[in-house]
Amino acid sequence: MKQKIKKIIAKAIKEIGVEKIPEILVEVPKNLEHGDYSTNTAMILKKNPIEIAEKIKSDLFKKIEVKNGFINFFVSDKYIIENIKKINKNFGKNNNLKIKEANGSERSRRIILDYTDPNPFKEFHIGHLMSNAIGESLSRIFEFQGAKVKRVCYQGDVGMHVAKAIWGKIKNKNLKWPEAYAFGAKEFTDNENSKKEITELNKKVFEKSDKNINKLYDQGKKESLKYFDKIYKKLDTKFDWLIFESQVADLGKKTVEKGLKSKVFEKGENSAIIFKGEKFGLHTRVFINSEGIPTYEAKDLGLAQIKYKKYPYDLSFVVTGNEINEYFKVMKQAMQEVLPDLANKTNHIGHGMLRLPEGKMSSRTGKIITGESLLGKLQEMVIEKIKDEDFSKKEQQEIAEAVAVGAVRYSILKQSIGGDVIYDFDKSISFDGDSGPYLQYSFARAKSILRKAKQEKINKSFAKIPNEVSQLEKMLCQFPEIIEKAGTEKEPHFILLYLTELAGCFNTYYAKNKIVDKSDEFSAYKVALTEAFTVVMKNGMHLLGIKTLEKM
RNA sequence: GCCCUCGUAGUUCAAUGGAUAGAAUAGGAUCCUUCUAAGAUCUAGAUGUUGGUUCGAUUCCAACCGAGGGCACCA
Repeated sequence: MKQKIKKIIAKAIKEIGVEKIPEILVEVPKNLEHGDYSTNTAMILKKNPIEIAEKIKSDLFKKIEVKNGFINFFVSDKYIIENIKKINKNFGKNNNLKIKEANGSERSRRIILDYTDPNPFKEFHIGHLMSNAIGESLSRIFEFQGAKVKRVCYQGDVGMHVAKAIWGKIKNKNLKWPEAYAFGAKEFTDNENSKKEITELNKKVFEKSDKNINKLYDQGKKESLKYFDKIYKKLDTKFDWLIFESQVADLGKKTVEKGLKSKVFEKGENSAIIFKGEKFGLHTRVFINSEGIPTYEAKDLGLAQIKYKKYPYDLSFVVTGNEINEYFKVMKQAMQEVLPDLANKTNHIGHGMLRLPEGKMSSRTGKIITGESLLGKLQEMVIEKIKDEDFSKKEQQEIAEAVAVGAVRYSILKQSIGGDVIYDFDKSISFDGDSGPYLQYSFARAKSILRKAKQEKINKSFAKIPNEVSQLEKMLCQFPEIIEKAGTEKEPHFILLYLTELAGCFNTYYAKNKIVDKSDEFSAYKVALTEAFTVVMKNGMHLLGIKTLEKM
């Protein structure tokens, strides 16, 4: 639609004698009185907007208006209805992420995303829920736009945190793994002697030189992964590959050693191998420490290559907390020097922290909310709310799970990526207003109406159409444009805000109109409109990772 | 000290350089014998400070004030 209008405007300004056509901006005005679409082209060209408007002749519009220098377009109802008729399960999909090959054939862009990334031996906390919500949503948005997406979860199964956990477990067998980690981490900072022991242990873990430690290690990793799997299932995320730090460490180390010869890296204090970021306006980081163990930096260089070997991607996204934004710049710059092809394809998406109003959480001090306990508590709240309804135990469980996950995902995705999310537990379980359950409720309501229509044998039809379309029809038509915007900006919150507004629109429509009504000649049309609403909601909610429910 | 990010209603968030800065919450007032009230309708309140660029600035630039993150062997 926007594209069509742009072409029409381009033609008109050519006709008034402008030779250099600028980039034409068409927007959906915030104020309804300013039309369905609007352009500021006349102001940019410093031309008389009336002159341009007069050249525009198209039956797409029922009215074109000039106001304050803007040209406002009012789309004809007929055209809107034509669009509504086209809404099906593919509505909103596009081919923006297809690539034209030199021989003219077309293929999907290969995109690999890396997100969630919890560390075995540690807790899966709500920060991981955040990374998961963002990564999963972006994955789905890319897929919707024609890309072939692979999902990766990169996990730290070596490094100091493992040593801390194993050390804690050795000192106290009764501790659970995350507790053992917290204990070890505390001792590491508080006690010089413990620090020494843990550092020793870290080397043994890395070299796999001690049988007993290996056994403990295997046991801990297995238990952790089992625990994570349960959560992924709930979150409806299926990773194509789990990649571990232990798999990428060697390759990373080799890459750095190679780079040392070509002078990308250099020897620093205590013979650590470092990258001087200052040459690029960044800071210095250690890639191989004085013990000869590759750090996170070196491992990331290995990881990029392993990913590419598994899947020769066109684009790679790494979703992590924004506290490593600066780190990532340095690492990427080093990659630019030793693996330029991969560096050019690599992007970092740093999200904010999930904070609790009362303060920062940390798995080191044990002051955290785990992903499991948060989802569990939300589920209990939902069950309490629906226990009197006529649902089977199984249905109850499904609803509770979908609503709980939806509520969390919504509160994460409702703002732009990058800023901290203040997670107010009480608000997120209130389910009022802007919330995941609001979307799910609106959808379930519409579904319920469609069931009633079926019972009363009112089939959808566009044979009889009301004289004037409402805001609901107009909003439904905007879905494809919202997808494009969310896709190019890589911001799921555009979809979320749109769906919230759309649901509100439907709820208003629902309040004002009786949809299933045998005595109403427009009932079949209203049923068709309700169905179109459910299709758009379902497509949109899928992109946010929020499940739709037939009943709730 | 240096680098990065961010300051918008009481609170939590929106706003490709555009029109009267939007929502949601919290407060007040309505609406269930009628398709799910987890809903709808009405009602008040904000761009940290000072300059600059522009026809036009919440948005771009500079300075200041304030918050968060990062800066060599953690991830």
